[in-house]
Amino acid sequence: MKVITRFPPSPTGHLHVGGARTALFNWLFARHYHGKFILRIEDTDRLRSKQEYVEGIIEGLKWLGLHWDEGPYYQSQRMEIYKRHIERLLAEGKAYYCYCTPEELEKKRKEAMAKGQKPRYDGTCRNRNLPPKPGAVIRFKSNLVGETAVNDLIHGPIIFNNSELDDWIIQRSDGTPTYNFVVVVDDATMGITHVIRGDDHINNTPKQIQLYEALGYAPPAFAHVPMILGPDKTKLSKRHGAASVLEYREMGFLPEALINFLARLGWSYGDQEIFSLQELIEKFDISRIGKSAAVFNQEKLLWLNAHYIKQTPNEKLAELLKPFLERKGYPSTSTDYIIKVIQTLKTRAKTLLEMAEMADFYFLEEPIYDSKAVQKFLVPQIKPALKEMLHTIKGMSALDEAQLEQAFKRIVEKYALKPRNFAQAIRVTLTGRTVSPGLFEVMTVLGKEKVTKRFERILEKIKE
RNA sequence: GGUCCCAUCGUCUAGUGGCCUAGGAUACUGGCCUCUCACGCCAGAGACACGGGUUCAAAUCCCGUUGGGACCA
Repeated sequence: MKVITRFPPSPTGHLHVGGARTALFNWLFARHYHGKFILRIEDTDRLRSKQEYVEGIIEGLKWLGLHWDEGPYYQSQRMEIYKRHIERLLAEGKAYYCYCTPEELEKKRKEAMAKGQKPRYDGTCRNRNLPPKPGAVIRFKSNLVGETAVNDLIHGPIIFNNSELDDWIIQRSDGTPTYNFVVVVDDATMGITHVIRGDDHINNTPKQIQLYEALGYAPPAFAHVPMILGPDKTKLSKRHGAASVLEYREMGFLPEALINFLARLGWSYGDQEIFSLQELIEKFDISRIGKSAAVFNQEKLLWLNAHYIKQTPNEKLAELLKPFLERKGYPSTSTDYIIKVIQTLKTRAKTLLEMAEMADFYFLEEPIYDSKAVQKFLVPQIKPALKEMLHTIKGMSALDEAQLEQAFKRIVEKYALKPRNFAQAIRVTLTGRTVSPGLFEVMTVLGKEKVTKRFERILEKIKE
């Protein structure tokens, strides 16, 4: 049997990391078994669904590299299919019209609550065999005796007592089908073999299984993956900060890092931490998914991102970094120059955004001088040494790290300086800050002209 | 409130009855490297929620308690 999985986001918000992980697991499972991965847009909620969200979700999936084999299907274009299925249930006596008004139901609900009972539909219209009527809802005739078992691939068998169920609504009074109904019809008609979804859906599963059976479809295998939680251990949401995949892109994360991180949230493979996409496809297995919820912890994502930045070739990083440099408003430069800049920054930056921020002095005509640093290190006593350094640099045809270091050491000795103090003086001169990549690499990247200029400007400002 | 799920270092996790004096990763602390900061390397601290069973032996199996979460309302 060919494996078919799906990812069914509803376009009422952005693609958040929880959804992305669900998509990833479905995608990996399908790829691992050479199956099919389907994208289905659940846009039955016409009021809250927005085209921009559809586009955002698609963009997010593409950025992560989770390509689908079929779709996107839109539920809003499948209404005929749902209608046909409802008619079939009606004709077979497995569903019925219900005239109970919301007010009546509300009253009964309150009564039940008052008696300490579970508020469920009491079946008033179940056997009345009512004809269609505008404004009436359609209910599914649930099996209310016995048990329904969900054989979950992650949790094992979960047994539900059917007496907990009631005749739930499959078509609202406005004629639209409900979520649990369309999901089942879609999954069944699309031939989904494995439903991998968040375990917040576990409680929906028994009623869905009953519907599969009523419709004459074999239920798929279910795998309910644990939730992703915020640091406060509640379901991850916007109020925990960045939750949307595209926001992580804006913050300078690499898709490889996010994928790796998401994969390891709830899934593991011994002690291994680093996985390429290809490796994940080979090694992914539902049996290695854990049962307990995981806290989304950005520190580890940052570490992974730093790792992937170090691993990515400079040429590729340059292309990725360019948009961030533009956003910072730096004057544009050659790709060759950016590549050299990156080489000095790639072990220091944890995100592309951070890298762009650390790179300001490479691109700006004049560095942004930190006044405290200037005050502390660009002192009169250091001036002669700086002067001599400038003189030596001017005498070089091109800047070379080894030669620069040699000159640096010579001058330190000659003026009996602490290497640290002289280095910091040069650093502040060139970068405006006390923290930067290695001095000699900074100088070679900047080039003789810029280095000379910055030295001259600073020397003018230091009082004798 | 009802139903369901879950429970190993702060966090992600390894662990499927003896290999556990509980391993790895991250974060943290200290050291080395060193022109600063990173990187890298070395070291340290840090967990089986609790209580009962089962067993020669339990982090691992069973029951209960507690705690957390989700769904429904």
